Amino acid sequence: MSTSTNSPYHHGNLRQALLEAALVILEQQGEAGLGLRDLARAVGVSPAAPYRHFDNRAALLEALAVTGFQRFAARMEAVAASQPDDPMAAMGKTYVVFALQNANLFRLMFSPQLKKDSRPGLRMAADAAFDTLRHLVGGDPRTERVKALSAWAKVHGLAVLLLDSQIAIRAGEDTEALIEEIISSL
Amino acid sequence: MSTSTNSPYHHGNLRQALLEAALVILEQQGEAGLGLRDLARAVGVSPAAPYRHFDNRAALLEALAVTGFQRFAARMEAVAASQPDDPMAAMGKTYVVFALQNANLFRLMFSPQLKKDSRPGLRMAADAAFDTLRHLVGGDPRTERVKALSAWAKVHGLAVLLLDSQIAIRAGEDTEALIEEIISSL
DNA sequence: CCTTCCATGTTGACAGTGATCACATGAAAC
DNA sequence: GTTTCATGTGATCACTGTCAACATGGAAGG
Repeated sequence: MSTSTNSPYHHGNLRQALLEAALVILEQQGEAGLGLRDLARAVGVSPAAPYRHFDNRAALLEALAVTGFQRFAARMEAVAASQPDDPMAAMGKTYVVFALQNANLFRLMFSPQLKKDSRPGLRMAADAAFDTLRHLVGGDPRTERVKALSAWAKVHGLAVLLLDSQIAIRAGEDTEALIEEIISSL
Repeated sequence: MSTSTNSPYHHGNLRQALLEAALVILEQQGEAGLGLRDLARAVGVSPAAPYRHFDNRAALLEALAVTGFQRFAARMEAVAASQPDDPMAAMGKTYVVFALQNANLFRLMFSPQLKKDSRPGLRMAADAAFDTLRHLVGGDPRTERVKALSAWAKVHGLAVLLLDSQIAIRAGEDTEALIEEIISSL
């Protein structure tokens, strides 16, 4: 019932169905578990069908990463527009929470196997998020960049370390509280 | 001449030769390009030979990551023992420089596909580095952990962002200077 | 209404991968 | 000198991404 909107093409609009199914598999099985054959079977289509919509597996992953950055940027801009008390803390928390909620997608977004310079959409989407951050920091334009990079590094590092379960969460500890505590120690 | 120490086994001590060759391939081609067949051919051995020393490809990667953590911990402890003027800044810079110099190995060390809880050696090696950091921060034991985590997150995030060329380095810009500038803005 | 066309999906195949088996080999223990 | 057993080999399997030739059916044009 999710893809019953229209069927403009031969059998229905694949590509969209592929991307949606791929997102589910990605989150469940991780990037390594996302095979083109499994994906095709999940959508109920022949193993070679995806190649009519994506040049190869890397292109499929790239498209996934682009949608990931779009969702991410949307979340970040929504928080920025909501005029929170402490914008930096609010956006930082949003950053980390998004990473934890969409773990494998987030990992894919920053995966090195994505040639970010090839497809323009990727770097554009990535830079957009950083620009909103830099504007938020404001102040002296000379130190603006360093301050923004510093904040970005701290938040991104926290997200990555939590994602790889590298930060030991003690029994019964509130993860969100720990996140806020670390972020507020700027 | 590197492996001329002894040849205690059948043809020479493989395993060591495999690990050394794997490190080279890893740094040159990335983790995806490290195939068991290429590795076997690089050492001049049959494609199935590595399975006598590693259960599967994941175990091989795991062993590589362990040696990576050992080298990393050694570098960090050496800097800590050298009593630098600003220990935090010195160790932070060492952290980031190691990541940039051993890019693919560093990525592998923090790769999520390594079940860090399975093999004890991995988590032990990883925790060792954090412990030296926590001791360095010192102070109130209640805020000690948060401060250490905060510093770790900032440095690790900087390393990861640089590694994925996510931080735009301007033309003719000194990367090391930028690193020091960001780290010193604690 | 019928024909043509072309994007879309299918079929079958190929090369390359990780992995496993029975078998060969040779250093070391007795 | 014989036996033993870890170590390396060769053949093979299931599986993957990828491709080329073919089938299909909705849409454009008469």
